[in-house]
Amino acid sequence: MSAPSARPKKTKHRMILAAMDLFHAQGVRATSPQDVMDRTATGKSQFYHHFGSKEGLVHETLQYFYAQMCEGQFNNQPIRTWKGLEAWFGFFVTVSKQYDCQRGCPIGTIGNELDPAQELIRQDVNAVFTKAMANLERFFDNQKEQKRLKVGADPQELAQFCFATLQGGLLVSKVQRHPQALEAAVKNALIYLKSLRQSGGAA
Amino acid sequence: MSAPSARPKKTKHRMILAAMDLFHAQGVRATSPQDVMDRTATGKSQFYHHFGSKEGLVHETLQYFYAQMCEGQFNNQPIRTWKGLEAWFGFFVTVSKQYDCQRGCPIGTIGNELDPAQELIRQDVNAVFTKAMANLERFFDNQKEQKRLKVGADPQELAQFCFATLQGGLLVSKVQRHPQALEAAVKNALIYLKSLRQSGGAA
DNA sequence: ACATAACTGTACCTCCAGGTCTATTATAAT
DNA sequence: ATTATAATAGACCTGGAGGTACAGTTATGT
Repeated sequence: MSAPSARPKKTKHRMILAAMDLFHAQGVRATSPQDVMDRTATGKSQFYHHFGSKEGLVHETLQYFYAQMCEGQFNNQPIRTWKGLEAWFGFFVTVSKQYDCQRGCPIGTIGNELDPAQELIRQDVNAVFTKAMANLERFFDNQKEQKRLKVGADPQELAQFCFATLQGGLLVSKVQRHPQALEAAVKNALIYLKSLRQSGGAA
Repeated sequence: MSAPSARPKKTKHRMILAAMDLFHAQGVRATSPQDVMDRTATGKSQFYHHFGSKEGLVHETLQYFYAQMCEGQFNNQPIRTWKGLEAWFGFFVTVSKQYDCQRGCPIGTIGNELDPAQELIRQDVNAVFTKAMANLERFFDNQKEQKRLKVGADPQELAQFCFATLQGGLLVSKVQRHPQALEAAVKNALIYLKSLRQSGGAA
């Protein structure tokens, strides 16, 4: 087979980026293929050539997001310190404010729109969520290995707790158009998590 | 003016209940007026007579939900004890499981679908959220008055923290089709909250 | 009983989402 | 240059979402 040329890939890429932003701003169901075409000055033929269907677009968009996370994008950098954990939360608070609290999590937004018929998309969203939580879990695991976390603390549970609090905070802030709830949620989550630290430990 | 008859009110009520369930299951945008008519064996004329538009249906549905909360429905009973707080969380975990983790919060689902153009609906959702958080806040306030809460604890922040954790937990569970994350989020939130108790206090 | 307002049935309309089809043009390896 | 394949253009189609119009049918107060 012939190697794909550079230009078309770029077009497809532009369409994915446009879709990501539209999904983030107004959700999946409110976004039509036409919206994506308009934003990218493309037509039906490109769209259906590249994605095959609207579901295909959603799928590829989520896969792209996942791939980017694997390269450390979208705040998926390894967390090494408690300060790093604070910064991890802080990133999302900052982004939420940048959008004037009019948007939530781009992936969470998609996840919330799921209905039981969309099993494939659900799995894509799940992969992204799992990736994010795995990053958190690794941090807590490391801390535990170094005896810097209380013995009873379960790294996986803590990761789920962090992520849930973040997602919920983003949603409430969006509904309130105000960052207060997100900030309160993050602040208290961090107080709790830090209370699980052990002073002892290696190095 | 003449008093409205009972039957039509019942019809309207049935339509609102159907809409609530459909919104919960598949979201607002995925639910058409036709879906509601099919579920209630009604027609366009009733629908547009009672609601005027689809937005009107969403609005009235949220208002109905709010009114029901004011009467203590939908788990909006006053919380009086720490056991009561546990039960408050527990209710949502139970419901989530009843739906086999295929649904999130009925109101949160609507909130997440909002885009900047839907200011009216946003306010309706906000009212429900605020109501729920006010209930939590009152509990923490009471505890504080009775010196059963640490001095530094801010009842409003704690209410926001609780609610965000719940919303996020429901979302993650829905995406994972598994209650684990919700349970972990609730469990850790409760550990934290109980750590803020003071043994002292009146009666 | 009768005027009036509330309710209901049914037909119709417009628009756009989502998607197919055929044809044409770049590209890229040989 | 040739040929396969990938990319683009754009006309066309179908169904359903959302809504209107209007006529008919109950209920209600007096």
